[in-house]
Amino acid sequence: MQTERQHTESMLKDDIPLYALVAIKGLPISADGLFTYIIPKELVPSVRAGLLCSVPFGRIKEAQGMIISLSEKTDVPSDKIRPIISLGTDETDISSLSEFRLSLALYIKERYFCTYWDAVSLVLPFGKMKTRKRQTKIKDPLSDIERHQSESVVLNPEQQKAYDEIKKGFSSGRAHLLFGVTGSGKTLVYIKLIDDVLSAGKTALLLVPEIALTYQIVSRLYDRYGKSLAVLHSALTPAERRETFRLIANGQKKIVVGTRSALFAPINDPGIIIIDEEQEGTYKSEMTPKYSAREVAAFIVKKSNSLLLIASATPSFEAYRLAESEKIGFSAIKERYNGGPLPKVLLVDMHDEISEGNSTPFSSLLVSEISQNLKNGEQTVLFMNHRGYNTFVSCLDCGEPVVCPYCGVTMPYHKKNERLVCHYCGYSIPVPSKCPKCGGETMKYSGIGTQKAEEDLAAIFPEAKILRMDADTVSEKGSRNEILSAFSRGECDILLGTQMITKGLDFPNVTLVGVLLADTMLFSSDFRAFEKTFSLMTQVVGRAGRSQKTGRAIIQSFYPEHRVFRYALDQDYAGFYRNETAFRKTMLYPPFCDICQVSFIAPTESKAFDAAERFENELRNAQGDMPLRVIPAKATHVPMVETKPRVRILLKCIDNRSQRKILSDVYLSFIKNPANKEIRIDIDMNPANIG
DNA sequence: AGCACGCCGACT
DNA sequence: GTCGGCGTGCTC
Repeated sequence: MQTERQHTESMLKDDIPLYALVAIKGLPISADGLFTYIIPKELVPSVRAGLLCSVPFGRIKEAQGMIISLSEKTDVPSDKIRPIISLGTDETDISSLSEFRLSLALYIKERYFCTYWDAVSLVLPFGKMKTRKRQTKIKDPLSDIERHQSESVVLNPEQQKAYDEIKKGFSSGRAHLLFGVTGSGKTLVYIKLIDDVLSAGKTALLLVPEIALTYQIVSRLYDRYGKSLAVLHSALTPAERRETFRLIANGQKKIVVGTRSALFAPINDPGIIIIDEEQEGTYKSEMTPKYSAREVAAFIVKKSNSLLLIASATPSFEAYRLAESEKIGFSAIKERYNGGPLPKVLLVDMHDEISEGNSTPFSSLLVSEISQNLKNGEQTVLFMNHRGYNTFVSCLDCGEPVVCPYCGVTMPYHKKNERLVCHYCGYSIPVPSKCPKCGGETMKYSGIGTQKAEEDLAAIFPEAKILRMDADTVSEKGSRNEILSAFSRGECDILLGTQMITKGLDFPNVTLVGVLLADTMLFSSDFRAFEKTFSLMTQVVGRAGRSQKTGRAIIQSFYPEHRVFRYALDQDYAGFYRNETAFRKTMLYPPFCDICQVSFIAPTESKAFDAAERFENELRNAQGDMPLRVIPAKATHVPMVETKPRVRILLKCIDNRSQRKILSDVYLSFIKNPANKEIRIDIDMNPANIG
């Protein structure tokens, strides 16, 4: 009886058609959606959500797709529904998605204004599938690194307290902020936590903001974990990446260190995700899908009941506010690991230098402190924001600077090849002998970059050994590590560089740090300009005095009275946070709302402004409370994209499901409107940089 | 009439 | 995105 009934039921079941909702590869967002296909009887036993498939699509005979879900019924008229042609195989097909990865893709699709396929290809466990190239010999990325005896990890009482607090969050699915001053030994806390995760048989993921920072942290972790450590970043060749992914997937690699995209490595059973320097803008992708690694990590951790640890000496205001309101856990390390004080910070007013006839980028105080360091055999780190020789070249007659024809930004002068180079798109030209605008015959070179600063420095200190580290000197693979290891071996007195020297460097003999011109970011149109400057100052200052010797830092500015520098002087994060968030609250800025940047690229600037206006109107006409406020259209900081003008509006909003839905609907109808055919529109929720 | 080109719209 | 359908307008 029983068996007969079951039998009947299964007979019936065989006759119920099974449908698949499929995401199709290569569709623009205007045509994106899930398409219903019927699954042929013979494929029913092997079908599941997360499998790749090939399907007929329009006039395309075989399009690639991914099965997002299965259903026994559908609203689509049956005359439209066609059958799936074939399925990817499950176990053997390395690019099918697990239920978890599928949910991750859907999370990304829902949040970041992209197509299903954009989201799916981001989370494919082996990355975007490319036609397989001839197998090249794969070099182990760790093979350059010498393995030493692992240091013994002894936490001081503050670290121990933080560690104890953090590990309570294991398996909670929640996030925890570790606020630790520069040099507080956050890495030691990470190591203890990773040890715990490993002994529980789970895996650990550590995200760092950029490749430059992997070297120092990887060499420490390699000493401890050896071959079970994996390194992932965008500089790996596809073959290296694939091989690393394979080792992670089969469990040979238990700790993954990497940049943002390492989040999508095929990690089994994560126990912890650590995001170091969590405030860094590099955790937000600038490519579609424009995801936030912090948000995605929070999702992964929640889904897998693991722990997200975000850490910084200058947390993002968003993170600090969540911690203050106890929405996430919080621990602080206020003392440096070695017990030494934070560097003494001195501010120099560069107006005084100019009035004293000093036209170099080095104040007399900085010069005398550097001499002192040279005498003592101690090392100096100097930071400046611009690479190149001069930051721009302009016409003496009409005053027009030479700008990139593609991007519209000024083109810095590079002495090495005597060319002007666009730092955005790389376009370069010989220095024009006549002004391209008015034909004037005298070109004026202004603004100091690292190349010129290096020259000036060598003139002041002919005996000093100077290394320059910027995108130009580290362009060859490995030269970055050569510079750092030469500096670390003491073969050089002064390390002069851009942003890349500000984070993570840990050299005990560095006792002096100088910021040549701290103002460069301060007055940009980015509402985070002060926050970013404070963070940068704190990081740079933190490079000094990391061992027994006390460090000092000199910040040169034309605005030494500015509150950012006053708080930086005292290394007072909490004070700065309170001061700055009071303003943010009044004016309604994050962390009290979200900011969505919508940009419009059009054949002319007026068409771009016009498009922005129409978009804003459509948004206001839409039902619901979106947006809260609109900041009017303006040309972006980089005014053109491939010669076409770009304009943006900012929406103050709440990044929740309902507001995203309104935004997404208006976005889609805007794209589909034939009147907007010439317009390229782009949505970035909480962009790292506001143009 | 015959064809090139560009625009439009459908795609399950 | 990709493709065919179909209009316009040019040429033989």
